[in-house]
Amino acid sequence: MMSQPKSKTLSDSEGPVPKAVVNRLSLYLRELHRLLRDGHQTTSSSHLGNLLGFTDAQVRKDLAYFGHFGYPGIGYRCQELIDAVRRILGTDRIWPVAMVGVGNLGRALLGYKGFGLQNFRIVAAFDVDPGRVGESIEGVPIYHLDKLTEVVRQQRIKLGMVVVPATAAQGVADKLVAAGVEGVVNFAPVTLVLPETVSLVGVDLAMELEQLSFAVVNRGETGSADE
Amino acid sequence: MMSQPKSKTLSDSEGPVPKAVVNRLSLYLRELHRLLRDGHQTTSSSHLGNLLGFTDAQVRKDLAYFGHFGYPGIGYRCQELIDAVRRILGTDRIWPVAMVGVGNLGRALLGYKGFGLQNFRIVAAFDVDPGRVGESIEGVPIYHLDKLTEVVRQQRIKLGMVVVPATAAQGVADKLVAAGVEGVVNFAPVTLVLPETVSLVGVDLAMELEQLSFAVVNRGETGSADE
DNA sequence: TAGATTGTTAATCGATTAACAATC
DNA sequence: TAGATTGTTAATCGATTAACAATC
Repeated sequence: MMSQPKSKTLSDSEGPVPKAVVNRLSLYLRELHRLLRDGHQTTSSSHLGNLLGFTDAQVRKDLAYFGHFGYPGIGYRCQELIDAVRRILGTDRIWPVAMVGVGNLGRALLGYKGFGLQNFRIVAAFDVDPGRVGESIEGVPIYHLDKLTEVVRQQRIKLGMVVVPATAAQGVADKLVAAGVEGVVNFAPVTLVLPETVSLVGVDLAMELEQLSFAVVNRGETGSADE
Repeated sequence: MMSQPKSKTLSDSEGPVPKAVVNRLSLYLRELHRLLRDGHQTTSSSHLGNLLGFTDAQVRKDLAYFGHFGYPGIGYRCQELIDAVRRILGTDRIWPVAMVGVGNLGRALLGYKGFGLQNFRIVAAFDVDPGRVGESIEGVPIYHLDKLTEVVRQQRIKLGMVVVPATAAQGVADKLVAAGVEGVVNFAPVTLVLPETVSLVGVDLAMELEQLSFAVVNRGETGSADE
């Protein structure tokens, strides 16, 4: 049997993990999946770094926050590192997710297969439009917003996606939090204010394009707006 | 007539603008629009900072990269600063955008009103599905992928959105770049490799959820995954 | 004038990188 | 063994914050 790499619990460690590190962890995971699919059994910090435009030192340092996953002289075993990173990110188990707002974008997200691959399952959607409530899209039942608290509580849903118009977003987020949600992805182009016990990620599609128009107009005068 | 604030061209200035600064610029702009809508004529660095969770010093420093937009003792005039930031970001003019891939997500993005508000116009969409080509969604004509080079060249499109499956994304991005596109938003969950003269922003929906699951699992041990 | 707030410099903080002993 | 590569420490780099003279 093969010796397992050591991991440390985060609480052992020295201060909080920078957000940028966790972000790169997701990128490593994505790249590792691809490597494995392409037939690589192992990789190295410099290999992984080259693929993503990072230094080898950064890759090693990032991973070292969480344990000793590599083998000196060898590198990292892809499958093993995938398992480790998934455990770190918490995606080694299934996360039920609530989505609020079943407009254009909401419906598209309900059909997005990428969530499932990382163990996220949208199990309930909410809207106020009577024409939508009661329906089921992609197998996901659509409830009236009034049922949010009940459904989220009952299913112990910890993650929510806010896909409503900007004016409704804060109210919806408050409802999610009150019902027990601890992490929110906000697709509405507004700044949400939530208790600091709740994690918040904002995706503003127009903002992404703004970053590009800036870079195009100021071509050369800025560091590349890499992924 | 009111005296106009001074702006400097970026080329004057001292080294490249950090990507994080440009990102915050978009957030300032969003907040300024809201303030103006709420009837505020002026604001201040500490006001703006409080709304977004930044220090006043950071707000002033960010803006100072680009010019002198404030008035000592007064603050910033909202409308004036909005105009300035839009000029800096390049969104004071209209940007035609090409979208490739008209699946679930692509169609939703075609209907998203937020782009138009920031002067982005999706003027052409592309797909390989004969069932979709020729159709028009939200007033946007859908061409066959084979027409991409021609249409992008002819309309001098500089920005593109890649909304195809992961396996097709690199090829599509290459085509966009070959046709003259200088900025790409990639919605496919893969790392794209493009010439460094091209700006690239990646939006990976599953990755956003991963950041949240990490934060929830490690509650307390990480800086909050703020917007 | 007193109070408010800017733009900017210097100090602090944190994150990235280089270097290297330890390991396979 | 020689070659490769890790994990970690120290050095470097860059970004954030504090402080304050200048301005309205």
